[in-house]
Amino acid sequence: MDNKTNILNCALTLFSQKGFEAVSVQELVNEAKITKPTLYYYYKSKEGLYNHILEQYYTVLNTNLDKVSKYKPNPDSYHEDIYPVLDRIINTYFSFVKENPEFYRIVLTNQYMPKSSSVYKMSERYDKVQYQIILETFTDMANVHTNLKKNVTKLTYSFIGLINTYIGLFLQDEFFELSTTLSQELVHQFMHGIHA
Amino acid sequence: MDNKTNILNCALTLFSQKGFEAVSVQELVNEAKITKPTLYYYYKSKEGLYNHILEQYYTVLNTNLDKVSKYKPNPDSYHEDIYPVLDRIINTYFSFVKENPEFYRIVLTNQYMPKSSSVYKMSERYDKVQYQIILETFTDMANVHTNLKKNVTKLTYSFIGLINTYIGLFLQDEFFELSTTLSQELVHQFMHGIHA
DNA sequence: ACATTCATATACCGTTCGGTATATAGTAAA
DNA sequence: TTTACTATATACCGAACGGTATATGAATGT
Repeated sequence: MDNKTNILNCALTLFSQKGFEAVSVQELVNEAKITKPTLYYYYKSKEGLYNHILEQYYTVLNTNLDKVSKYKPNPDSYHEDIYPVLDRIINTYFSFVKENPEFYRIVLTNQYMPKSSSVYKMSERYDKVQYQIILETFTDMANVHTNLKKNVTKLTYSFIGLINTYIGLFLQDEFFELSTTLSQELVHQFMHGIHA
Repeated sequence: MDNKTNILNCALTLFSQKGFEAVSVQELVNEAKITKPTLYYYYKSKEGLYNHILEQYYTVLNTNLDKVSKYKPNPDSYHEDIYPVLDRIINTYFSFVKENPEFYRIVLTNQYMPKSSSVYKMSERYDKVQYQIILETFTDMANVHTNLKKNVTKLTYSFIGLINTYIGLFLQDEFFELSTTLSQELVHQFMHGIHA
């Protein structure tokens, strides 16, 4: 593996384990077994390196989400049109997290970071894209299922919040699994509450 | 206001706005208009100061939660026994957050910080207390409403996750309100899903 | 064979970090 | 009036910070 990729992988692990501020450039280059000028040869700064990681992984996730989030109306039944798209969205998150757990820990960490922090600002635009994608799904659904119409914003946040809650559990607890069964349970819980 | 309190208040604001690592002791003492030795006279270290903040605010929140989370069975109706306790819990969080928004931003920030980070470790024990309090509520409920019995753990995480999702919205968006109406909506959503 | 470019290292920059040794001014008890 | 304690400031510590000027060996094109 070339040094450029090697640096990126080491950085992903370190940033995920300790957070942006807590990782020093020195620590990073020690871990990657290179020297500082090599890092600065490939990336213009510590922040530039971080941005590069965000760009690379968020692009994959958001592209996948965009693909699976198209709602196809079938007004006769909730089961036949709302269920599948929500389930696909959840599974897209779950698959991505299972493949890139270190990156998604960064996502969750940044989400609640202070708005003024550099990491929040760097993540913000990608998160907004995600929000827009899912908001559009709910908006389209609400045009058919008009009882949803009054609060698509809240639905969007609730849905993303529910997903992230369980992803958070997965990332903290090695025995917790992000299965397709769980995905179905979550859709069901989201639509019908805890009387499952 | 004496210097000891003054330092604590300045620290709360700064840590909330920028995060523990990003706040330097120098910045802190400038803001509080004191000198470094004065800070170290009252608090043994930067971390000690941070711990002091956590201790002070978490104690209030957790005490309040403990008070309102006792479940009184009334097996005839969900509405008459599950609703009120969940509503009280949500309102306890909401009231606390409205009074101490800066502190709760710290709580949310730390929640997804890497497990190895010092701030995560400092918050962890208080969060566990909260989890236990609410887990006990759901466990007691499940003894009456046996259909909940299989997954009280998940219910607890879902419920806390739902609450934190909306608190997060409130903290990021000045126009979003944590009203008693919202609290009722959330209980309803939690119990019956999005077909409200 | 020579010039150029790429990829890397040594050694160092000024600044800031968290933290402290020590002095001093104010206060209150003996 | 001396003693002792509390609360504060000046001045400083070694270490680490993010970042770079510069040199050099390896590869590449001519």
